[in-house]
Parts: sequence; C-alpha cells; structure tokens
Amino acid sequence: MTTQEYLIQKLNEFLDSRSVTGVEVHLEKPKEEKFGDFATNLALQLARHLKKNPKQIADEIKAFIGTDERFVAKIEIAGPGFVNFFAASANLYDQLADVLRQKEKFGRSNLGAGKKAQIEFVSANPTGPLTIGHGRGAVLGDTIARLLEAVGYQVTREYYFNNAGRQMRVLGESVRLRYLELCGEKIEFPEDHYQGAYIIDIARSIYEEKGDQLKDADYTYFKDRAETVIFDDIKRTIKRLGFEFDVFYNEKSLYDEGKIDQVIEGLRQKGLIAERDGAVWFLTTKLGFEKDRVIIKSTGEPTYRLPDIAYHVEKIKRGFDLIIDIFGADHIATYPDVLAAVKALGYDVERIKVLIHQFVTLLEGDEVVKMSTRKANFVTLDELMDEVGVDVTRYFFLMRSMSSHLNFDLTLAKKQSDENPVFYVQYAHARICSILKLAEERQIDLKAAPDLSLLKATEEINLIKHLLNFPNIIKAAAENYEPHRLTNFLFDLATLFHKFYTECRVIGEDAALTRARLALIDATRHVLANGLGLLGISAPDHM
RNA sequence: GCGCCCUUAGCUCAGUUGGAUAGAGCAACUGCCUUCUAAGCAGUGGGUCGGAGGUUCGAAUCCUCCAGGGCGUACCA
Repeated sequence: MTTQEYLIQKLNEFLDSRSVTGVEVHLEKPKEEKFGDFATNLALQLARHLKKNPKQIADEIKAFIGTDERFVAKIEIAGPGFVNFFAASANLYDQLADVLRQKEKFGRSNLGAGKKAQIEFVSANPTGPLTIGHGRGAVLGDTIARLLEAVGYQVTREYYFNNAGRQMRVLGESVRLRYLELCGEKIEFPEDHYQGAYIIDIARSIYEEKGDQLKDADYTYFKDRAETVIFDDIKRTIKRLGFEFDVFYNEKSLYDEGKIDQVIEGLRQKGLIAERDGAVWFLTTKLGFEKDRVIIKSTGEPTYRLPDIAYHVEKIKRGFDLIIDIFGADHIATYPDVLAAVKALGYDVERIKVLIHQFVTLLEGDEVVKMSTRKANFVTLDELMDEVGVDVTRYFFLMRSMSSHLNFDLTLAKKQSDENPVFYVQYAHARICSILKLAEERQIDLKAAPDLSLLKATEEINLIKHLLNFPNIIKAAAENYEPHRLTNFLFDLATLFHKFYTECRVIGEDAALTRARLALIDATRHVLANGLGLLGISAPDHM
C-alpha cells in the first residue's frame, strides 16, 4: 500500500466516523515542498456540512489519522484549514525498491481491464502525401493508443478512407492530364486539379511503363494507379513515425454490405427522413438542431454524413467499449449530427469520444504558410522528419495540449533542433546509461540489495518522489486523452535528474552509497525509458 | 448572425480538474568543466493571467457580458 492509498482510506474512515455523505475526498500534491507530500482541503469542504470552523475540523482530522511510521511522518495544518501530510520515508524506499522490481512494467496498470478500445485517426483520403497537419493527428492518435494499452485496454488503431467520389475522380483526371502532357499533347491544366509534383511522378511512371497506349483511356486507370502509389507512400510515412494501423476501413464496404441502406431505413422509421428538391434530407431539426442536412444529393450521391453515420453504427456493433475519433478542427461542425443520428438509431453514444485537435499553423519566419493538398503548397510529414527526425517530430506534437493552436516555425525548428527539449530528456537517459556502463566496467557488485535509506539528500528525495508519481500521470494522461501530461512529466523528471547529477556523485568512495545511488538512477532510467516508449520516442544509450 | 477552440513573461506554451507566493523553454545578462556526458547546473531581469462583473473561505481555472484571433457554419470531405 502506498502512502497515498493509506491516506485516502483513512480520510474516508474519518468521513464515516462523522456520518458525512456526498463529500469526495480530494488528495492533491502541493506545489510547494513546505506543504508536505499530500494535502487535503477536506476540512474546508466540511466546514459547511458540520457548521464548524475549518481549523477545528482540521485538528480533528489530524488527531484522527495521527502519525504512522510506515506512512505518515508528520501532519501540519496550514492556511485556512489545509491538512498537509508528510510521507514517512520508509514508504518511499519501499516503493522505490518496487520500481526496481517492476522495471519496464512500472507505470502500467489494469484499469481498462482488457476492455476493447478502437481509435480512428489520420483517415486522410489517398489524394496526396500526409502533411504536417495530418502529423499532429497521427502522433496524438498513436500515443493515446499507447497510453490506453498501458492502462490495460486492448486497442485497435484504425484508418478510415474513401476511394470513391469526386475528389478521387479529380485525382485520376489530374494524373491523366499529366500523362497526356508526357505523351506530347498540349494540355491546359485546370487550376482546381491537384498541382503537386507527385502527380507528375505518378504520370511518369505510368508513361514509362505503358508508353502512350493509354492516350484514349478515361480517368479510372489513372485513379487506381494513383491510389495505390499514394497509399503505399502514406503507409511508409506512418511506419516511419513508429506505428502501424491494425485496420484500414474502406468506406465502400459500407455500401457493399448494405449498411448505408440500413441507416436510411432506420432513420426513415424514426420519421427523420424527408425528400425535398430531389434530395434526401436528414431532419436534424427534429433532434434540436438548427437546420436539416442533406444526406443524399439530388445526383444520387450520398454526402459524407451518411457513411459516417453507418460507420459509427458499425463501430458499436463491432463490440468496442470505447470508441475514439481524432479530428482536426475543420471537422467540428459535422460530428454533433452524426452522433445524433447514431443515438436516434438506438445506440449507446456515450462510449464514443470525439477528440478535436486544433490546427497547426505553419510559419516560415514571420510568414504564415497556407497549406492545401490541392494547391501543393503543403509541407509533408516526410519532409519534416527528414529535417528534424522522428523523435523531435513526435515530441513536438505531444508537448502541447490538443485544444491549443500549434505554431510551427520551420526556420526555427531547423535552426534550434539541437536545443529542442526532447534532447534534454534523452540526455538524462544517456547520462544514466553512461554511468551504469562505467559501474559495470569497474565491476561494482549490484547483486546485493542496496540500502536505499542512504538516499537522504534533497535532490535524491525529490527525484524518488517524482518517480513514484509516474503511474498517476499515466493514468491521468490516459483517462483524459492528454499525452502532453506525460511529456511534461518527463521533462520535469529530466530536470530533477540533472540536478541530482550535478549535486550527487554516483560512483564514489562510499561503496554502500554508490550502490544505493546506482539503484536510484537505474529506477530513473526505467521511468524515462518507459515514458519515452509511451510517447514513441527513443531512449538512446549515448548521445 | 450562430457553433467549437484560443487569449498567461519579449516569443512559444504549461498550470495536477476551484487551493497556499502563477511556472517552464527560447531570447537577454552573470557565474560553474584536471573527477560518472557542459545537449548540463546555479543565478538575474521580465506578469493588471485579454477586459468588466458574478459565484465562495479561495478564481488563471466555474457562470454572464464585452473585445481580439483561428476553424467551421455546403446537395465538398
């Protein structure tokens, strides 16, 4: 049992002893050292219930819990009635020893209890290479998946795509026109077609293979060819980022298997479908929305809404307990009514979490670069990785909360890549490895259990306390789908390690202390490696 | 007009779910390498948390209004 668990239990016992209900025990980690290791505002919360002065209640809490050599060294009352607890160091050392036993498993838990989660992200249609904008979603999605796995979920990473429709026709047509150019025909290339150089590359490979045999063919061959090439490219980029999708889900299968018709039929039965102006409408106004939406155009083609509804129904039917969608801010408006439809069809929408990340604004110096796949003025994810590497790319996308806009200054990123915080964290890991290597060379015996209670310096205690908070951080990051909490935690951990390194010499004269410190840095190494692993960032042995 | 997001140090952003004296990186300035990696450490300066009200023991955090910015608001996806 940890001190934290002990205190929560005792505080709840206190509530029972005073017959208080409906008050939740809140134990927090104070920012300032002098306020102890844990603090509770329970006395302040209870002041109203018990009609007593908060300080008096705080005194009662203090007396009720008392000190305990295993868990609580000291209790203080401060400010208006905070109760501050100072953890007994014995517990600290026990837990540190436990970190060394758990090693790469430390931080993991089984909160998810094997529940099935599905996380859909990237989902870019194969019309061009992945851009920096897709990169944010890709890295966030994969990292949230890793975090969920760490707390015991069984996770499916899924990529949803559409290889039919207008966009793809334009893509095929774009390649066809470039091909005709290569055949020597004079072509006026329309402005609203895909301008990228990759289109010409695809056209060239077709020309090299087939000569001018396809001069009179329509766009379909070119479309299929482009799709294959572009998808291969996307998969390569994803792999380079450090993961793979478990499922590529083709929108088309929803049509082939009749799922689309089922949605229409289901909604019709609920009285949520009407035909007007030659189109089929989804009567969202009946569900409290501002206006109705077209789901089948007068041309007979569905809008994106219809397959999206069918797809989400499918996800639920596939038996996932948790369904996460990650979208860029441009998709914000569409999801409320898709979810409303799924709900109207009688499915449990609660298990669907839609996470929206704000845009990446690309800056070239002071200039804002507007990105568009069609206009081909985008910066690809591959180009970014070429420039700064995978670790920096991932760290960069993970260091901010997804609700804030991300400014990406390319010139700065290139110039300052050496000073990027990711190196600071990795450096801590490399330093530790280097010390451990030296210990090995000097044949320091690490078999005997070290006496961890020798670790008494402020830097040592602070480092240990931070390490022990790792499982809480993973839990919070996973529950809130906020990878940046872990990124910040690791940065702080690196800071504490670097301070420790500066003040405390690990391999020294005192053999017992050396062993204790080697154990401490080994535990730190595991936490750094485990944390970086969850972010998909490497933990190098040397730099 | 309406919906979602944002506004915290010169710049880029954190802020543990409402707590105690608001933090970090970068940029500027000053120290520290004959000892385990100086990609490091220590220090200085820098703030009306966009503005105004409200809720309460207590607000950067919750509510209302206002101002500024981003993204949407399609029979595009």
